[in-house]
Amino acid sequence: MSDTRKILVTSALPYANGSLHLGHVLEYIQTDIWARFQRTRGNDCLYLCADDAHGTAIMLKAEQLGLTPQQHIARMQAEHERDFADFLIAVDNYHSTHSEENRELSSMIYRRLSDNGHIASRTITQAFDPEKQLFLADRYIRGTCPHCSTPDQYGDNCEVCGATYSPTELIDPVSAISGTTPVEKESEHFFFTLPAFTQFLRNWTRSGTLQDEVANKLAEWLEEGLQEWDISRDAPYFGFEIPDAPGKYFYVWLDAPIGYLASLKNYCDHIGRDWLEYWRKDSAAEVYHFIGKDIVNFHALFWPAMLNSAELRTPSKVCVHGFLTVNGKKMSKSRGTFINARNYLDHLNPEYLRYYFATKLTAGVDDLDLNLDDFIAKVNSDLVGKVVNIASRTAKFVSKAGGKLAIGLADGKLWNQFIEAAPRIANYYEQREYARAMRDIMALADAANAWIADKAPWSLAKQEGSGAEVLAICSQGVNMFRALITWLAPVLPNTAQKAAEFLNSELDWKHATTPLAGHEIKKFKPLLQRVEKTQVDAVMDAAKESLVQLQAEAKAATGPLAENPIAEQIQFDDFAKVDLRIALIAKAEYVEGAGKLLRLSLDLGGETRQVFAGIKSAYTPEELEGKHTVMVANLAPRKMRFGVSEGMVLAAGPGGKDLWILEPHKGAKPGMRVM
RNA sequence: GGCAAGGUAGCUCAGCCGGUUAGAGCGCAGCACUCAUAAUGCUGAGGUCGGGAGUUCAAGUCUCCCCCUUGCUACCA
Repeated sequence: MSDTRKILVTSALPYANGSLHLGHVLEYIQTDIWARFQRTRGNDCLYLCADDAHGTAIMLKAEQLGLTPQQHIARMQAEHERDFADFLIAVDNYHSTHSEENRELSSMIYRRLSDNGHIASRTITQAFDPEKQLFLADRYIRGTCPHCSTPDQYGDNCEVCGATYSPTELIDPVSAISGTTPVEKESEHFFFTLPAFTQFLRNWTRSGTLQDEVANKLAEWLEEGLQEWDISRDAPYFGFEIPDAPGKYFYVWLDAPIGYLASLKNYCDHIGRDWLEYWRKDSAAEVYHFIGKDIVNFHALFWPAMLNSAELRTPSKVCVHGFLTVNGKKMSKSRGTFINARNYLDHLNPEYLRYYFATKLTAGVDDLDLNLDDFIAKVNSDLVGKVVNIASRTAKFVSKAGGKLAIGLADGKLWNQFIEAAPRIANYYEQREYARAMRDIMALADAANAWIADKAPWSLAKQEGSGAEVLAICSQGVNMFRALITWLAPVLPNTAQKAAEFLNSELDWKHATTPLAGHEIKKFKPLLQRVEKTQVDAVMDAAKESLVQLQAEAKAATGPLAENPIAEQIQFDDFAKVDLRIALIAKAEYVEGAGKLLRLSLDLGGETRQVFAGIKSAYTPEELEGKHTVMVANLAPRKMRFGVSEGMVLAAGPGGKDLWILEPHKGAKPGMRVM
């Protein structure tokens, strides 16, 4: 075997603003399988992650929850770490970008960029929320699309017509945070001079560090010409203040990838190693980032350029995966297919999902679909019906024969298939072609089951003097199971552990195809249960419930109910005292001298009332005349400056232009009582 | 809009540089078996390979056009 490789792998840092969902989990499972594979091969493989804890969104979310950002991110990190552990993601360290190590490293790297002349500064104009005293990212500005006039679109592009524009082009822009109209304001920003690295990146992206399709994608950017990257944000911002620049903070995406180093440093400090072993320019260690295709630009342009400028090594590979869809559709909260990590864990064994993802993961960037019927079928038939079944159907005969495996093989030809498969499967894992590895393993499981059926040890067992043959067949059955479960161990760590106990032997790749001979095994106990449809249904129900909860929270946080809570409960009698009637607006007119009032003549079908209504800001008299509405008919008359008001009309809304009077459905006649 | 990836049996997917009757697993139907967590084995029915045009002796595989899905589009994290 070759020398032990020294490997560092990372998954993208989850944002500390929300719970993990199965899309996150896909990436961690992909990374974890790879890391575990490397370890079972005897390589020195570190797997690190951390929470990405900075940015405006976190600041706002904490405020909304009534917490400090520090409290908020601490909670999220605890939750994320629990999810990692429960999905059997074996990270060696889980840290945070809001850490001393990261502050130190971010400053260090920034100073190097600056010293090397790769930081520029200039003044830019940006939208500013005068109420919150906050510069607004495009995302936090909403308004009407200047192209297709669709209301309520983001500041950078329209979801309906797809047009892109700058927030200043929006019609009636408002701050999504406070609802006020943003103003433009100047501010000095720092930029990383990315164009200086164009040639470096052209080479780097084509040097085998990226999948071809990813490199193609990046070539577009390189063709169009790189732009300087804005890496500073103004206070208030939750992050690290830039050295020697009071009130200026590192943009979260600057210190996020440095979080990989921070997590490593934190780990190395604890075990007395030097993190630079991995990251100095001439390091012999291998570094792999596993990321989703949405953040390729940060990891394959900005990050290597930064590292290059900071005189650190660049990653060996950036491994990009596609997105997770559920039942063929993008995960969606409104469709109820947005499954949180915890929704799943509450009802299902994490190994099921690990296996399912493994059967579909390739080295490509294609999206991966979680089809729930397929999920149940695959887990039950492949894992329980095929692999575990091999042990389950043969172990009993071994136990009956004394519990010791035979010496020698019953069928060397079949065993050779296993021996030949081992390096192929290893190579598939190494190349992140897990789907191929799983197919190979399952084909061998099929071959094993067919062979056992052909040998029919249960029939043989009924014949006198066939004990040795039965034992030989079933011993090979157990050994085939051992090989298969060893190869599946990176995917199914718990089941592999249980299998090792049953086999009374540690599993390791090197010895997987050396049969255990004359070796005592334990009594077989079921290793893995079948998935029930009801469990999957429970997960989907939970996904829908959390959706409803989420909507309720969102509404409660900002909607009319929050501003104006429902009044104290009343009895029917109390309500009955209010006599509401349908009224025809016979006449509507401006009142001279009145700023807000309109004078309405309301026809109640036999009786006419004069009512002054404060709706001038929202309606013209012409809009109202001839329409029906609802009025309080038994309200005590009130003398006003312009006359007596004999009741009131019903309207909703905060006031000003936003005021809407009630109108009954067609058919209601003046004078009818409203109950 | 631009760009990228994808569209192959009911479902999920393989099909390398173009080459005989297009494959697997699951599901379905039938048979067998009863050692096994109703597991397993054998047999079979399912596809005009998104649509159209072209190149070629030969196209799922190459070229062009169109349709559909998903993703990205730098001061979104």
